[in-house]
Amino acid sequence: MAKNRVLVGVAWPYSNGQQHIGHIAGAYLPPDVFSRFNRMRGNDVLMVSGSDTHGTPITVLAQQEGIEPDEVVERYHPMFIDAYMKLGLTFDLFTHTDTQVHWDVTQEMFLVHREKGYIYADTQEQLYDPVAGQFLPDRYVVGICPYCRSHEARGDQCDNCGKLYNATELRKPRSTISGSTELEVRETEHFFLALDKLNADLLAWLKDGKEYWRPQVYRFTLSELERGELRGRPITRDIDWGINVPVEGWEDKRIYVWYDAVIGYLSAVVEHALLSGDPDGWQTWWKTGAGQGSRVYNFIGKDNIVFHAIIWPAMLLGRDGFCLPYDVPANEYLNMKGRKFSKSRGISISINDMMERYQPDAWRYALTAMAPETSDVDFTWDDFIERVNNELVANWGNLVNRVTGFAYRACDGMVPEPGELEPGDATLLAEVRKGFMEVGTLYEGVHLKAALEACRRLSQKVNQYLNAREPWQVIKSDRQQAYTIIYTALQAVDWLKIMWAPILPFSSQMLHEDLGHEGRLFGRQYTETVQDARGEHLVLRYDHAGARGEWAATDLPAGQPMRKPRVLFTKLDADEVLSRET
RNA sequence: GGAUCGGUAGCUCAAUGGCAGAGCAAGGUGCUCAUAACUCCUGGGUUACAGGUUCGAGUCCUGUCCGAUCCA
Repeated sequence: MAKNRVLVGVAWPYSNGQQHIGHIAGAYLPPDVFSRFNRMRGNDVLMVSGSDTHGTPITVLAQQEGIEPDEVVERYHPMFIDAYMKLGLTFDLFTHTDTQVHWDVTQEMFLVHREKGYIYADTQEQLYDPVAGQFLPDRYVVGICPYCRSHEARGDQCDNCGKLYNATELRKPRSTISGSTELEVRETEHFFLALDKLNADLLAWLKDGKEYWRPQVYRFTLSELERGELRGRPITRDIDWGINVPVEGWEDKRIYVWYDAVIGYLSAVVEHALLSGDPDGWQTWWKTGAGQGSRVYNFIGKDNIVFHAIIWPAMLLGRDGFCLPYDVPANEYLNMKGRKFSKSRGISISINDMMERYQPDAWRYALTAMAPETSDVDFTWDDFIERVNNELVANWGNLVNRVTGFAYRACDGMVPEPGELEPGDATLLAEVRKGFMEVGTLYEGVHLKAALEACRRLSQKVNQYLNAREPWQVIKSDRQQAYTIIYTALQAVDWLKIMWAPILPFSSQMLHEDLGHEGRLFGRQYTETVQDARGEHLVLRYDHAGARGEWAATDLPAGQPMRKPRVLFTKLDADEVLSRET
């Protein structure tokens, strides 16, 4: 089968708070499942992301706590990495945006866009705080929402009704810096990205065979572009935290976070190339041309569609010769009690906390099964317990347990030598073998929930097979035939281990070992501290070398010594979980 | 206010315009290798609502209601 290069870009999380399971289910776990599948399938994979260190969410929090923005970043960035490590998210590189590489790549892109005429300067009205002596972008101003009249509405968006507006529309605006209500409206000059110039090209690109995109992403993007009303968007701000504008006379302004954050997909690949000792290696992933380029996927939440399906592709078009997204599999939201997870409302389940309490594979299973692929999903602890106990443990965990346990006891701790296969044995193996094609197609199309269901159906087939063939009866009268049945079941489980592995990497590895195989299905995650001109930063990396997992129906060697089977998944005590978590 | 997505069994979700399905939950059966797990059977539906197109609509069209995101 043809080998592809697959570049997996994951949404860049704001480094201003812990992530909750809604983030993970929506945009962080799916790309890992997808990447692990692609690696086993033999594709070259690069999965990148990092903490978004800029933007007013971070500076405002820093100011409230009386610390520097980089201290806020340093608090949460390592927590992201810690959680990803424990959950097994195999980022080839998880970095952040306050690195020299990211500054360089961003400023270079800015200059190219400007030279090509896609960036222009213009003035706009902004609130100005004379007491603090500065402009008040975004969250630096609060007031009464012009729409719903709720108090403490932020400058760019109302938390209560969700409406967006200009800060100049706020009633009774107040500076969050000085507390002053004596604000002025002043004109200020900013750079704008000329999206209008790229509208037609974007539409042509989208209409050139992107029907395989998820309907909500495709239709939404299509309707935005067909309207043909894209306008210039400001990409600089009057703040002092962020990437400098590389233009003389603009020293007191910074590049706005949304322009630089998406460039992370490029700069992270550049950084990965540098860390790998191959400075030009990034071009293989990003540049179009013979022998170059990759399928670029962007895994995001639905609120990010416009940035990843319109603005970022526009920025790439504005540079020529770069790969545009191949797919943007945006998810909807995982909610709790019908409301968005929200730290400020006290509705949140921190992924860092969860990694201390439940098995990573239990979360990976449950969050994949509940993934909000087509609509918002309400998370409940009852559902979580049911998914883990009644599906993961009962269907797959118990199957593994009954097969490996029985085999280990009945066959002197080794994989038995099968005799002649009977039709029922061959049928089961043929069905499970077909799974590599069926489940593989689903993973490849990012239908992860369907892939999980397909795995579960195949596991059930093996349970049915065992009930029908009853090796525990047969062994009393015909040892050779019992061995054939046991071998058949072991072989099926050995293949299913591979199909489950993208979702359940930790337990598939355990089973791999218990069946007597050597080596690791996947590579190794590790952290590293990187030094550059802007200081040092912690990164999460992944080393694929030594990974032996292969998306293929390889033979289970008869006579292979097994290890004493372990229980793969812990059954949850419903009362205990509910009393602790609710 | 506009655009887009969603509304299907108690719950979570499937169904190129062609006999409304699966998993879980519920009730029953068989089995005892297995984490009281597994297997089989059964019940369970006005496909949000009202119209329309069609031989035939969960699916296409119009309108309404509800939820969600983006944009103004």
